Amino acid sequence: MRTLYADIIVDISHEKLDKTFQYRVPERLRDRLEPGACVMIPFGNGNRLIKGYVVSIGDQCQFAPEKIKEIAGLPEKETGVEDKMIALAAWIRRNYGCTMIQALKTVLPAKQTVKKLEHRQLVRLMNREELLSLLGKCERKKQVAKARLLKALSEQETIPYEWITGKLGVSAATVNSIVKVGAAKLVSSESYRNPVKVQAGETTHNTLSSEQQTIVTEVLTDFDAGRRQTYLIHGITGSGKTEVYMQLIGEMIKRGRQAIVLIPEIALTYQTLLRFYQRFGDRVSVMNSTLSPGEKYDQCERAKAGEIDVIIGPRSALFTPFPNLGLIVMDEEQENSYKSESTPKYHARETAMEVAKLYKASVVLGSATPSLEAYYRAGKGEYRLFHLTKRLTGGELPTVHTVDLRQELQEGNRSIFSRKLQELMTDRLSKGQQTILFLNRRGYAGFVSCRACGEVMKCPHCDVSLSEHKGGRLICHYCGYTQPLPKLCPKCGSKYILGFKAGTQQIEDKLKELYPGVRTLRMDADTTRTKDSYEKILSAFSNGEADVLIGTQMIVKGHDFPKVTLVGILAADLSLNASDYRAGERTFQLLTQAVGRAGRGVLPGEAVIQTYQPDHYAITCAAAQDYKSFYEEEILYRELSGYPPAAHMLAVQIYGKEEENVKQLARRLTDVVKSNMDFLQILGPTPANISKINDIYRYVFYAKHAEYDTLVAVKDCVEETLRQWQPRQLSIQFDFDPVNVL
DNA sequence: AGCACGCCGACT
DNA sequence: GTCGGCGTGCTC
Repeated sequence: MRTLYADIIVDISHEKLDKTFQYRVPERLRDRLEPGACVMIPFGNGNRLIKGYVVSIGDQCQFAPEKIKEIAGLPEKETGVEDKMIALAAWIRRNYGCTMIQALKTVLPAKQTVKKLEHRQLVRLMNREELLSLLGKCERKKQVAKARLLKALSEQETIPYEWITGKLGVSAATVNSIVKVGAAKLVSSESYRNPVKVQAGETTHNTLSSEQQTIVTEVLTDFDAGRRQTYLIHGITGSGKTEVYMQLIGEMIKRGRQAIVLIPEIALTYQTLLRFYQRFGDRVSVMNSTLSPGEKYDQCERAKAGEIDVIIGPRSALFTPFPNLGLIVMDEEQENSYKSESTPKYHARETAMEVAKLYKASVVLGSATPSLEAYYRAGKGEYRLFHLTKRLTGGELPTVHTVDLRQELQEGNRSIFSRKLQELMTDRLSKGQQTILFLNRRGYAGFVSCRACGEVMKCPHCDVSLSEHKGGRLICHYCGYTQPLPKLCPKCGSKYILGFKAGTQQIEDKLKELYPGVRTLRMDADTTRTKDSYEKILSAFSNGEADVLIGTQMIVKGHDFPKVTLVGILAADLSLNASDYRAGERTFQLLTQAVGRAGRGVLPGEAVIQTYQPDHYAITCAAAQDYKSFYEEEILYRELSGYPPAAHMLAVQIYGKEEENVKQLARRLTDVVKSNMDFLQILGPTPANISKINDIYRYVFYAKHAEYDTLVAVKDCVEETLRQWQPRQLSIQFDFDPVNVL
């Protein structure tokens, strides 16, 4: 039997140790170790025993064999938050495909050097006289470093650790000797940086409707009886899902448990958070992308120390190390942002269920337009389904007009606004009411092509269309490449080279042509570059500083605009034609949400959907605000074609600089998988949809199967094959049940 | 992070 | 010479 070696990551919070160390696996542990296992290892010159985590196991020894030590054993007790997180990392590695290190890094808070330095302080223990006499002694002994430190200590009682190593230029060794003498002590500061400064507000307990109360009672009854489940709340916008969440969270706190609230990043607005602050005061904390790594670390420390009961944040908030988690709430469960875009490409919904399993907690999913996945599982009894059917505000659903654009053109209207939309906009402007114009897809905007030969201007690095911007420049939205707009077509020399006017900018221009003096606001990825510009635009519109808001996807989420009585959806089917099995679902969700923006106040609303495919079920169902019918049509299509959630799908992406090598490896891997598992349906390999980004070539192949675990086996097979081949300059990514096809 | 090693000034 | 503080670098 060959000796086994384990790569182990050392459990010390320091960047310099952010790598693996190899240890020999003793005979008695041979069968008991797997990636994610916690072990005790002798470390450093003193061979002191420290905790480490197994990252991978193999029979190759990559280090001088005589220097390799043996794993000492398993740790005494295996409890505590940390072990749960490690177990979670191992689960993520297995189910989504990545290295153990990548998994650990997603799960554990960013261990930043900054954190300890800023928190740890040296506190004086002696009085001034004693200190000065000690200082004198040191000066006489020419112990300069010590003297420097003592002098600083005599001037101020506490010194932040970063000052000591930075400004004062004193090493850790010296600090220790001072501590040893008893002149000072090291303390970890208790004051955490708290990103929110809100005092506990009055506890406003809204009375729940009977629909809401039923959900709360049922979930709690299950919980108290020891039954843990996943619940899906299908509630139309404005039906009071948030109130249900808050009630449940409040009850969890009463039971000594904590709660995680997941919210899509884009909906993480002050408006939303305020409700939580008002209810739970400073027992709530926020995690978001604008927090510094240090602040994120603090949130974790506070959670561990039991100083907070609720955390609100995007998918990464799932990894908050609460001591006794009881509930995970996932609002807007259908949102794509719950799927991670970088390796490991985990989905927060499934991961939440795994976290809940580890903690024996409950999961509550909420949505106005549930994902096919969630509704499908609810149908199979895996989730318990609840409905909220009544709008609490009493507002009525908007009247929807569907306009067939083909017919508009036939009847001589070449404008991007249909006659119906123009008629209604004129009416709203005259009444001083607000309108939202929603452009379905940003990627479509402003590409430039030659009218003579059809040549499309593309980015030389990324293989995507370049977009035309103000000032006559073309820009690539993927890599930022920019070039001037050519006067003549580079292929045929024709001068008829023109852009298709379909961006928000163009709509704004056209609108101002049609209604001179109209006040507009534009909101898309370009106008919301800076952090608070998003909020600024929304609040400006809210305050009535504009008549029309023009925007992409991002305007349809969150935010209520009571004065909006008209929503115009231009080219509803742009997203319907994306080469992606989720196109129908995405279109339905966007349209439903967009339509729902109208008539949120006292005034009734109207919506106009402009489309080339007025008969498509995604459009007709959205117009009728009928989720059930849409689901039944869509799930039929998924079942027939074997797409998730009816089956599962794995995308294997192969990256590299040399196109030929990438292609070769993709082919060979596909063949290996095919020959090992001939019952699988394999698609590809093909160049990825955007086959080249930043001069990196990408190929992809897909595997489809009814059982998720079969795809995990495919992943393992690919990983094993790669281990044998060890291809150079090439990398692989796995994407289970991909959200966007690359 | 913690520990040893080696450098450099002071002193039995 | 050697003792001891102090910075540097390594840890499988």
